[in-house]
Amino acid sequence: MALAHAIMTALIDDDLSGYELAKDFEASFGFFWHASHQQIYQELHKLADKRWLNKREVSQSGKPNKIVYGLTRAGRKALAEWVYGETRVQAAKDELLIKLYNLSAENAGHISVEIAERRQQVMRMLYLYEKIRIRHYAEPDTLPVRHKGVYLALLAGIGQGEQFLAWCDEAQEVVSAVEKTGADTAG
Amino acid sequence: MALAHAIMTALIDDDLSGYELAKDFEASFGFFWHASHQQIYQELHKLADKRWLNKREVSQSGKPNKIVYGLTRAGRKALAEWVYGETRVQAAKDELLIKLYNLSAENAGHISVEIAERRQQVMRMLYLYEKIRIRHYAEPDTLPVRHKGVYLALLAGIGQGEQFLAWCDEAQEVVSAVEKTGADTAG
DNA sequence: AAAATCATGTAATTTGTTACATGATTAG
DNA sequence: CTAATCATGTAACAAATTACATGATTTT
Repeated sequence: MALAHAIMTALIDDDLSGYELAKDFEASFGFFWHASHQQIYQELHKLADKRWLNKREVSQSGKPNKIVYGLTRAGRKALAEWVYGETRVQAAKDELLIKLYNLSAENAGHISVEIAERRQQVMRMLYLYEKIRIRHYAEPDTLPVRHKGVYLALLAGIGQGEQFLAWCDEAQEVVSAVEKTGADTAG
Repeated sequence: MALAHAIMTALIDDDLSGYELAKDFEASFGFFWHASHQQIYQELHKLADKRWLNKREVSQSGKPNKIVYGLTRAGRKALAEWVYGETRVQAAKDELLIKLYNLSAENAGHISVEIAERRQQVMRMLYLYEKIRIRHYAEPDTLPVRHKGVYLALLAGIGQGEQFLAWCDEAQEVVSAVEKTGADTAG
């Protein structure tokens, strides 16, 4: 998909190295996009070839040098135009839900554990997002226009996460019940 | 990812052709998995080679023959074991949220239209899921074990959809406000 | 007459993942 | 001394998308 544009978007406010981008990606759009560092490095090369990004090497003390990328004017223009093009959505692929389709008295215990694990993962993510929200978006009305958009994306992540937690609780009840009755009937 | 296991899961209760599978996929796990017909046909060939699926040709009147696939005993066993393996999640990739990161007074009008379109898409999906829920899952307590799992997956889809609608309304308010003030300030 | 639905496929290309590679520094 | 973090990359492979191909039937 449009990894190129996701990368450029991450570079609107700050110039970043590939390594920094790879981490930022997880932290800031992790819940609706993921990209590995290998992918990011390759995309950065392509974008630099296209002159949508420029690069400069930055020496650091006690750390290896890094190559920092920034948007060029052409890059900003391309990004601004991209907003008007068609929007693609790739649905998440979640094996846990496929597993639920295979629920049985035998595997209910295992599935219950998996739901609990996922609940925790989502809790950790929510905790982070809430911290960001409180620190940077306490007064959304006063934000500059672009940051209002970022704020809305954050709200989408928080809403999704909270909804998922509620679902986990409901699922856990049903699966636990199966687990218990299964212990009686199964062998 | 585990498209193979998603396909096998879709074949637990009914034997289906590639064409039917491609449609069922969208209808039943559409919100957490997508696969094109090309992908499905190729995967079906692989699964038949592995002897996890068997195939038989079915003649139809007034329609081309179809090749119907069913789970073999080996296939069912492989699927049952797969449940205990590690679970992968691939986060959704949503360009609309990337676009929101690029919100400006200029593009607010366009983004508002896109949010409205998406809201409608989700509404249509929810309408379908609610219909399925009422028809087949009115009394979840009385369902056979496996169907309780399917029901939970359905609830996940409905919950996610409803949360998304609420988000759309909030987003629409913010974006509309930007649009209006933008008309004043922009030239 | 055109478009949509039914039905299955191949080929080329793009994307994404896994494995491998290097090398310095810092924390436990 | 081991693991983790910082930093960037290549190569091989797997997965997914796009484009192309065929052909009958049904609906508009």
